[in-house]
Amino acid sequence: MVSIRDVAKEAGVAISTVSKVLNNYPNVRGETKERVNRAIEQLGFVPNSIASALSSKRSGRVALVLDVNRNAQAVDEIPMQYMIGAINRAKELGMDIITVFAAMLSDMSAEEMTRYFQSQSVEALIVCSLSRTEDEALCKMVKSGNFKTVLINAPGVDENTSSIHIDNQKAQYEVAKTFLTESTAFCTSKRILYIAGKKEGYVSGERLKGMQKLAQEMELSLLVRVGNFSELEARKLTMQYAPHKDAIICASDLMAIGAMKALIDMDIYRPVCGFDGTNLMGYAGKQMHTVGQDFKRTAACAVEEAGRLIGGEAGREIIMPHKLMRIKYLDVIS
Amino acid sequence: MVSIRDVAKEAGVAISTVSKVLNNYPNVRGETKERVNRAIEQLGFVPNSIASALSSKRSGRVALVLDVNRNAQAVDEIPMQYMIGAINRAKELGMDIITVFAAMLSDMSAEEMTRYFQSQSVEALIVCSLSRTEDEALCKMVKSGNFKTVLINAPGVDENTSSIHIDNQKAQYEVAKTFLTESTAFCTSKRILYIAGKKEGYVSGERLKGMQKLAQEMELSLLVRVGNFSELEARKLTMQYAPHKDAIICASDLMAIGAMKALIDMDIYRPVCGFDGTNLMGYAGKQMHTVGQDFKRTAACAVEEAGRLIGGEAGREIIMPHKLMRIKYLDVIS
DNA sequence: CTGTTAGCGCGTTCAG
DNA sequence: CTGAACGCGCTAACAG
Repeated sequence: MVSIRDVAKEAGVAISTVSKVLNNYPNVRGETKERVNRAIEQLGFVPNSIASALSSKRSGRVALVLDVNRNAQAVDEIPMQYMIGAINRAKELGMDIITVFAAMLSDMSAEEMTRYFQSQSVEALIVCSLSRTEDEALCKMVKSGNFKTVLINAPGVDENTSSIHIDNQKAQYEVAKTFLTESTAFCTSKRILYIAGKKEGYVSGERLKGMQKLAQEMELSLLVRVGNFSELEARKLTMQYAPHKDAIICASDLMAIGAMKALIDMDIYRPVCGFDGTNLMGYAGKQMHTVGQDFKRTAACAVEEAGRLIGGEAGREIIMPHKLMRIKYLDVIS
Repeated sequence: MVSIRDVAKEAGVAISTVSKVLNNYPNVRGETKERVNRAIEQLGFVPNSIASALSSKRSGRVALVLDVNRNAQAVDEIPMQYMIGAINRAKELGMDIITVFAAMLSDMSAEEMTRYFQSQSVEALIVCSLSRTEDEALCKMVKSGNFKTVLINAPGVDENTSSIHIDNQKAQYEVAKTFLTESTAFCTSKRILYIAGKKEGYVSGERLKGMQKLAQEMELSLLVRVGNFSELEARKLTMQYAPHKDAIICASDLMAIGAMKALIDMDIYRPVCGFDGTNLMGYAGKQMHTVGQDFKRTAACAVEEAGRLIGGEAGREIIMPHKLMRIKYLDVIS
């Protein structure tokens, strides 16, 4: 293994000089830098990230905390998108990502988690869809401020915590409005079944607000039920209520699929509206409206933001864009 | 941050003694060990894995190389399962996993990859579905023996390379046989469309062999076409050939879904058989036969195997079990 | 602008 | 069975 020492010898300079070149320090003469870089090139030297981390006490390591398979019986498309987006961006930025599943953390106290992440030299966390009620310990650890944190789809900005999400309220409002306007069923009446996410979730609450706002504006008769982002629960709720409703609007694609399945089973037709824009929607078999989110891009932003926080900047809120979509089979129509 | 030094002081012993306790060395008196462990407990000490890796030159770090979104338009369920299985097992074993997407490696030469992994202190690789033709550089690096490697779904055992897979030939043979026997269509005739995976893939080849063996035994008329594990290609092939066939057998679930979609579009019925046992099959809308694989377990085994290789043992071949399934909607029937 | 000197936190000798 | 001493590859003061 070729080390910084070899490079120094090859270039005929001191080790520290090489280090400076490596880390883009200002005080190195152009010619010397040239020489060092040539040596690096020739020897094919790549700095050992572990040694670098140990010495500088900056590992550039962030833990991506994902919630897999808790709410979704089906497919973990969204976590996968987050991962891809985060890992790719991290590589570009020379950062290091470790993936952690929330399930592995669920039996730890806040202190144990802290120690675990410290032992892994983690400097920042990216937490996807933190639930205030379900992940108490994790929540507590984030609040403790021991780690810089980027929350995806959860609120809570402070000095070392940023929050990234779309404008859920607006998105739900817009997609439902477009959906209802374009759905022929709307001509006849206005009885809507809204299948919300979780009872006390932040995202769920925002989406519900958007829906309620629209209901008021359009004078809809709105029945709200909680589906816990579960396909199965949405299916049951649809079975129970859909026959007396004109349209079904769900707070997630997965629930929309559940609703659609129920309708097919009952052999009745009602337009269905989802939320997320997952590929899975292409498998529902009918056209559906939904909100498109770019999860990869969100995760990439989260990584950048983690870097910013590690760099000492203060937490902030970042709103990602969303778009309205109509999906049928595997094809995105708009 | 509480370090090994603090523990030593607290326990009133030397640092090296604590280290020995930590690493389960033999030569420590029981009572001393007790005392050290108590101190560790009290201080909530967790060893710094980075420092440990740097010093011992054993990072216990393995890179999980996944192929995402290359063959699948749809959903990356299988890579996700691999990840979950690998990460969970790695945590249990105190190993460290970094996830790498093959796409990020595709523009590197074998030497660049080697240096990249070395810079990350990676000791072993777990490569999922390596393709001899598509990943030349990766393939070369594996053969170079610079890293211990576990190949999932690819052949190539040697001193520092193990291979893990199911018996693809047998599995394809069995599932097709059961499928044909149970499908009513079989009563009338024997014209089969087999949509294979890749033209030169190891796994694809094995499955094809299984199918051909069965075709001979059952005197089937077998038309083989290559679908490249693509839903879309399978859809097109089905459109083209299915009208004159009695049943369709695919080398993957995703292709089976594509086939099923085509049949629905054409409004004709033909029984379809898949391979993999993904949850996505539950969204196909019809009952299908398939081969069930436990991807999580496979990945967990791969991690253990990587540990074994790092420990200096020789590479070997591991055959994982498979099972035959019938899937309908979200429910596994058998 | 460059070289020298300490460590980072731990594992590994090897003499006690 | 113990503990001092050394080094992993690199960064970070400080001298020069």
